[in-house]
Amino acid sequence: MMAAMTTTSAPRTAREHARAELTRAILASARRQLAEVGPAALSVRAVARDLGMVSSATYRYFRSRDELLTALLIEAYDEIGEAVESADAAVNDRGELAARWRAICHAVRDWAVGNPHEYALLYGSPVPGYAAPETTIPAASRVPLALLALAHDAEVAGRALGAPTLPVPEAEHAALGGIRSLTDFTISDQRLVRSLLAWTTLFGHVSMELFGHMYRGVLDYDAHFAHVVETLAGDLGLV
Amino acid sequence: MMAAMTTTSAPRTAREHARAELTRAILASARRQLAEVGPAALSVRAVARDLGMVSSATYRYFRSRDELLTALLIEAYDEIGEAVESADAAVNDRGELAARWRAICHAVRDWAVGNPHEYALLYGSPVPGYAAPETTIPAASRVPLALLALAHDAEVAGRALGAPTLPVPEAEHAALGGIRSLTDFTISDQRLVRSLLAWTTLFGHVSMELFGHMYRGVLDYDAHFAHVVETLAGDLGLV
DNA sequence: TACGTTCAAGAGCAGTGCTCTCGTTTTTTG
DNA sequence: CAAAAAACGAGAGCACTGCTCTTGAACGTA
Repeated sequence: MMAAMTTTSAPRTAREHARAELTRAILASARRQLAEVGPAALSVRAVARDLGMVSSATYRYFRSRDELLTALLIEAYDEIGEAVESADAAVNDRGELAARWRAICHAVRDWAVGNPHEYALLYGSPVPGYAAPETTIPAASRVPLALLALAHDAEVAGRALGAPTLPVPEAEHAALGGIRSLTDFTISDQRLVRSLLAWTTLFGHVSMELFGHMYRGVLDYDAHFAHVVETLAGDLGLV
Repeated sequence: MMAAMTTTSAPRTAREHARAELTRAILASARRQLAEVGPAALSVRAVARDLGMVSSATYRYFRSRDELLTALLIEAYDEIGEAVESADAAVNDRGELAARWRAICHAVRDWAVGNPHEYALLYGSPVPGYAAPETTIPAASRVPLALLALAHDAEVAGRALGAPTLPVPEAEHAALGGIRSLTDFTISDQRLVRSLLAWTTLFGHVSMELFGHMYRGVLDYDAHFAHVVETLAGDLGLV
């Protein structure tokens, strides 16, 4: 996105063409290194070495390591967002809400298990001294939006929540205003609370599993996750 | 714990006394730095500078940066564990399960908000190339054990779960064997599943909040967390 | 052709974890 | 009590990091 702002989208001259290609090559190499050694150990010099250039040259394409990390962040957010959206879209009968829920959940976990370092970059502790810029928000919103769309569809389908609901206090209603202002789905407060809870549980589970907090406690991650997804589907009234 | 293994617990000679004190001083300085700049930016040299010694001298007390991190890890796990246990114990009527649940949840979140970098060290993405040794398991188990004790008390008190339960498949039952073998609480499969879910949601919520994933979505973290805790209390049948 | 921009390369700075050596001090042993 | 042994702090040094600045060549434009 930032590259699109600094250069015209269609590289005309040979120089612009080379620049676009090298930018892609740097990002690809960084992505490879990210997958191997993790975000905190990502080294600009190693990327430059991998590409056969001197490290200072890469600073013409990414002004700092943080800018490179931001690009990788957006790329990864888009990747898991794409995985979730296509898994959701693969369910032909849009009314099969439980199937869509399962597809989304397993897409999240499968991507996370397949790309643990990328997942850690997105949902683990922030890199020290680095704050993700607002540029990342659209890509980061794709998974939450998919979940909200599902909740919306459940609402218009008249599905009742499977888990008991509490009266939503005024303070909580106000707190949810952030989500409401960002989207225009029609979702009741109660369903919104349950959806947020499910979102939290989904990513909490994946994080706990990937970061080793279920070690020796849960013996079969696949089986347990499947059961969790099923339980949440019931709570959300999707079955 | 490791220091207790290498030296006798009562420092007899002056040298042992000085060693114990310097070890504590290094840990305290590291702890201060951890709180300021975060785990990934923790620097052995900066700790040495802070203590007015040369960096190589610190390696006589902690053989590597990872060993220092492990000590901080255990310290932090014990701190949040202690916070949770004392919050739980502060509820005089042990039968007030909902009050205990609220106390535990808010102890977790309050500690996390007050010590964000320490929380990130414990529950965020693992430090690159660093795997927490098994030595950390006892300290890390304190919070889960407090939750299991609460679930056990609810079970013997005959409290019915508030949220619907699914039949637990054989694979899931087997997966839960890890927890069962580590404790000897009597908890039904269904209640164990709901307790694990609540644990996942609790830490998932705190992580999402602290790591910025609720930014602009949830406008009042306190209010939302309180409502989440109340909802989970209902699901667990504690109210 | 001439000018201005862009580029890769290299040197260099300040910082990191960590190792090794070297005298000195303290503890243990004979 | 004296000698051997262990532990210690200090310093130099290695390989690495992110990043900056300068230099000379290649390129695009007019």
